[in-house]
Amino acid sequence: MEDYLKQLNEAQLAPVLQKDGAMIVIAGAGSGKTRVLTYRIAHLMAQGVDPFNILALTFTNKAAREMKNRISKIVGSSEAKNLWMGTFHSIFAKILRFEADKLGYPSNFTIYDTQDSQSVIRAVIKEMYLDKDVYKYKQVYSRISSYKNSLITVKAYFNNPELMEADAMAKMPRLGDIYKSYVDKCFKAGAMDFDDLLLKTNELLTRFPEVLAKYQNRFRYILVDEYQDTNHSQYLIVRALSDKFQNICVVGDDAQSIYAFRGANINNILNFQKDYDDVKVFRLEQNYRSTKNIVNAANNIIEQNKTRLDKVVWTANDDGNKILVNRTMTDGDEGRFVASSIFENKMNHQLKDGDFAILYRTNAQSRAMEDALRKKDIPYRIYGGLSFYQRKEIKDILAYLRLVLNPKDEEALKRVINYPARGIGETTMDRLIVAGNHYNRSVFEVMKNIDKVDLKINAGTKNKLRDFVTMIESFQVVNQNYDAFQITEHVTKKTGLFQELKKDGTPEGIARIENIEELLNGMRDFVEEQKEIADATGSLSEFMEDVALATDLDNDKGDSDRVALMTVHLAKGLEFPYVYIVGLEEDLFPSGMSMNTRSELEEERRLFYVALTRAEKQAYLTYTQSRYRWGKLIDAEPSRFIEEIDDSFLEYLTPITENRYKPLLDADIFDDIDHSKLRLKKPVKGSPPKGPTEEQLRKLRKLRPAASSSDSKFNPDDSNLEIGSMVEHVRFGKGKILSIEGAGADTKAEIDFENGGLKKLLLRFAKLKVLQ
DNA sequence: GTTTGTACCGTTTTT
DNA sequence: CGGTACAAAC
Repeated sequence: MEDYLKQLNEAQLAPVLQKDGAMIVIAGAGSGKTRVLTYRIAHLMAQGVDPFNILALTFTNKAAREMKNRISKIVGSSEAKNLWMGTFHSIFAKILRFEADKLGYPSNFTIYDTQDSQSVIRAVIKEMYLDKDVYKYKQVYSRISSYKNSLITVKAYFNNPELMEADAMAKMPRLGDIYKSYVDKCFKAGAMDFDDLLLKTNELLTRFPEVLAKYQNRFRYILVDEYQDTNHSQYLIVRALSDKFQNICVVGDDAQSIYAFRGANINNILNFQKDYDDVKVFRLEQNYRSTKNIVNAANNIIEQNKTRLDKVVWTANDDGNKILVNRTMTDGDEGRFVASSIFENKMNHQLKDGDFAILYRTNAQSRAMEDALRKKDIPYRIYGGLSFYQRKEIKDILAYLRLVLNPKDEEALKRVINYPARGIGETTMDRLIVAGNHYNRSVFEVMKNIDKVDLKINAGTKNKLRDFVTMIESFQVVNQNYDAFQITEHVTKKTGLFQELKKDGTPEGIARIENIEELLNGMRDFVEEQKEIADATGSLSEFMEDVALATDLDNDKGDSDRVALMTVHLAKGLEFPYVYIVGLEEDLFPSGMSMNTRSELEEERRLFYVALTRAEKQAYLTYTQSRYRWGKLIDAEPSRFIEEIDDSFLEYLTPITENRYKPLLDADIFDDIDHSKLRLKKPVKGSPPKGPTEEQLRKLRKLRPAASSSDSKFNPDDSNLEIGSMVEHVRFGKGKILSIEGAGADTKAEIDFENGGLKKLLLRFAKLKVLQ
C-alpha cells in the first residue's frame, strides 16, 4: 500500500479506494473531505488513470489550486498539471471558448459580471419605456438568473403560461420581453453572463452529440466537491458528462447547503442515490477540526432542521472552552469588544493575527469591525464586499482591455467611450445604439462605418469617434506582440486615464493611482508565472480569463497574517482557531428577508451551523441591543440561534437578563475589560480544560425544560423507549419507533413520523414524548 | 456636452 | 449613513 494512504482513517480510506462507479461521500464539517478528494485523485493517478481523463469541480479556484499543489507533491507536478480542476464556471468557460463558434459566439467572448448584467438590464428597461419603480433592475436580474439556472430559455419561458402568469401577477407582464432583449443584447455584444457559462454548456452538450461524446470520453472520472450547492444547470452538466462511464464521485454535506438563494438545489444531493445505478454511500462523521463543545453545540443547532440526511458528527478532540456569548449596547461597542478580545487573546495565548476570523451575515457589518481593529492597530483583511476588480478605476482599465479583446463588448464601450472625457456624450451614444439595433450590428461596428451610415452626428463628433476607433485598433495591434502587463501599461498611458487621475490630488485620487499600480504589479507577477507554464504566454486574454472569474479569496497572497473579516458564506470551507460570529440578532442573523418560510429559516440555520463549525478552539457569539441601519439606530433582539444552543455549551460574558434601561456605556469601556478574568475556565498548560462529562450533560438536560414547548411531559429519558413505541416529537409530530441502535449518548432511533417521514434521530437531542 | 447638486434608495448572501 | 442615478445649471 502506498505511503500516502496511511494518512487516512478507515472511513476516509474507503472512498479513496473505491475506484469505479457512482459514489457519494456525505462529509460532516471538518471531517477531512478535502483530504479525501485530494488522495482519491492522487490514488486514481497512481493506479494509472491519465490526469487528462479526470475532471474535478471545486467550489473556489483557490481550493482547486491548493488541491493541485497537494496532489503534485504525491504524484509529481508535471502530471498534476494536466488535471482538469476548477470551479464549474472556470472549467466550462474554457470549454466554451474552445467550442464557441458552434454556438455562434466569438471564442474571445466577454464574461459579464453582475454589474455589467444589471447595467444591461437597466438599459433595456429604459429602452422599453417601462416604469423603473415597477421593474426594479435587481429584481429583474435575479428573476432572469433563476430562469437561466433552471434552463428556462426565452423560448421556454414563452411556452410556459404559468411562468408568464406568475410574472404578470407580480406586476411585471413584460418580463419575458425584457428577458429576450437582454439575451439578444448579450449575444450581440459577444458576451456571456455567469449563468450563461452553465446554460450554454448545457446547450452545447445537448445540441451537439459529438461534442458531448468527446467530453464524456475525456472526463472518465468526475469528482464534484460541495455537491449540495449545485444548481439545476450544474446538475444537468454533471449528469450528462458522467452518463457514459458513470465514474462519478460527489462530496458534500446537506447541513452546509447555503446557496439555495442562487438556485442551489438541495435535492441534488438528497436524491443522488436515485440518479445512478448501484451508488456507494460513504460517510465521514468524525470531526478533526473542533472541540467537543463546538461540535456538540453545532449538532444541537442543526438538529432543529427538518430536512437533513442522516449523519452524526462527533469528535475525539478535547472538550475545549465553552462558547462565549457577549452582549453590547451598540454595534460600535460590539466592534470594540471583538477588537479588545482579539488583542487579549493574542497576548494571553501567544497567537497570530491570522488565527482569528470575524464572520458576519452581511458585508455592511464589516465597517464597525474595521474601525475598531484599526484603532487598536490590529492588522486585518476584508474578503468579499467590493472586491479589488470591482473598483471603479480598475473596472475602467479592464473595460479598455475588454474592448481590445472584444470590441463588440457594449458594456465596456459605454463605460470608457467618454472617460476620460473626449466629447462623446449621451446623445451620440444613443444614436449609435439605435443604429446598431437597426442594422443588427454592434455599436463598435457602427462607429467603424460611421461614414457609410447617415446619422445626425456632426463632423466634429465623427472625428472623435474615428479617433476612438483608431485608438482601440492600435491597441489591438500592440496586443499581438506584447504581454498583458505591457499592453496594460500602454493603455493606461495612451488613453489618458493615468493623467486624469494624477490631476486629482485628493486622498481618494491617490488611492486610485495606488490601486492601478497594484493592478500593474499583479499583472507583472501573472505574466512571470504564466511564462513558466508550457503553453501559456502571459497574454492579455489569459489574464482577463482569470480576472473575470476570480474572487477575493483566490487573490489571497499567502503573506497575510491578518485577522480575516468575511461573510459566513465566504467562510465556507475555511477554518480558524478563534472565530467571532457577530451580529447575532433577529432580523439580521437570521436575516429578516429569510424568515418567511420554513425552508428559508432552515437555510439561515445551516448558515449559522457553517459559521460555528469554522472554529477550531474557541467560538464567540456577539450581539448588540441596538444597531445603526440605514443611518438610524434600530433596536435589536438576540438571535433565536443563541437560544437554540443548549446552555451547557455556552458561557455568558454579560448577564443574560436584558436591561434596556441601563445607562449608556462609555464608548471605550471595553478597552479596560480584562478578558482573561471574564472567562471562567482558564486554559491550563498541559491539561486541557474538561467540560462536563456525557453523564453530567445528560443530567443537566433532564433538568432543563423542553425547548419551545409548555408541555412538561416530554421525557428525555430514553430508557423506556422500545421498538414499536409511539412517540411525539416537538416538530415532526407523532411517529412510531422502527429500530434503535447504539448505546448511551449515541443511541439513535429510526422513527416513522406521520408528517415528517422516516427520520433517524439521536435520542439525546430529540426531545421525544412517549405516548402511553 | 459637461459639471454639479440633490433626492432617494437600500442590506442578504456570490460564481 | 453612503452610494448612485437622474435633473438642473454651466
